[in-house]
Amino acid sequence: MKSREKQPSPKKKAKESKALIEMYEAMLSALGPRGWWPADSKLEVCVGAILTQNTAWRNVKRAIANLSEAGCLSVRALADIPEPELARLIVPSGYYNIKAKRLKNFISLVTDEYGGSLNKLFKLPVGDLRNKLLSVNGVGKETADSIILYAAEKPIFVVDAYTKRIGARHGLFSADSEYEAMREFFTERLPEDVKLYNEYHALIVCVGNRYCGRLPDCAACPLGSFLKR
DNA sequence: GACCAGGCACATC
DNA sequence: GATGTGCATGGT
Repeated sequence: MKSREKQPSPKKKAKESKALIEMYEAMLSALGPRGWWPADSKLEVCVGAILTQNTAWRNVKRAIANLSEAGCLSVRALADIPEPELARLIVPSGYYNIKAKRLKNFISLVTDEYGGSLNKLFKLPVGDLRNKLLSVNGVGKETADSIILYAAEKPIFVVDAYTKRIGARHGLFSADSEYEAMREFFTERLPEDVKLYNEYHALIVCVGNRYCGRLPDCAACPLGSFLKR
């Protein structure tokens, strides 16, 4: 046990749990279900998760469209395409050289250890799957968790920059919280449910995109009433 | 012309 | 362990 953070009282935790559900319902009723991940296949989710690293989604869409046109949205095709050519296709998503490497690293895992089958990889228990994904150079916590939740469809809560910003702003945790601490904040206060985790993260990103820091839109944020709880 | 966007690895201290 | 830096495009 390395819990440097002291545990909140059960009463406080219950209150936070209630707040999380209320925030969820506020976002859901304002924005509707997001229907994530915006992709046509599990592989496309994985590719998108890597390409969207520190990158606006609209740019990722262009890169994925290029891959699609080039017939490169299969494990086999991504394994076969030369790295420089792959890099050229994903130019619009930025960091194209490093991301081409990262895609190749991920594909190597799937081909070398799982016979090219994502489904085989996804059969691993969540913890093992997470460790396996994290062992790939270029796949960090957020990318791994996005793949686990949205491609493997296993219950893990995804934390990203918006989650941090919104969570800190609404007093859920401090702005310098670490990834695992934020992830646990949600998982310890919400029922373990793939559908809920899926929608929750998607709604946070949507709120972040639409309202966060954008005046006057910010005033219309469905989470406005939760400020300083 | 800054600043930002659904991160990550690596060097350095 | 904490902090700084490179990676790069396209929208605001």
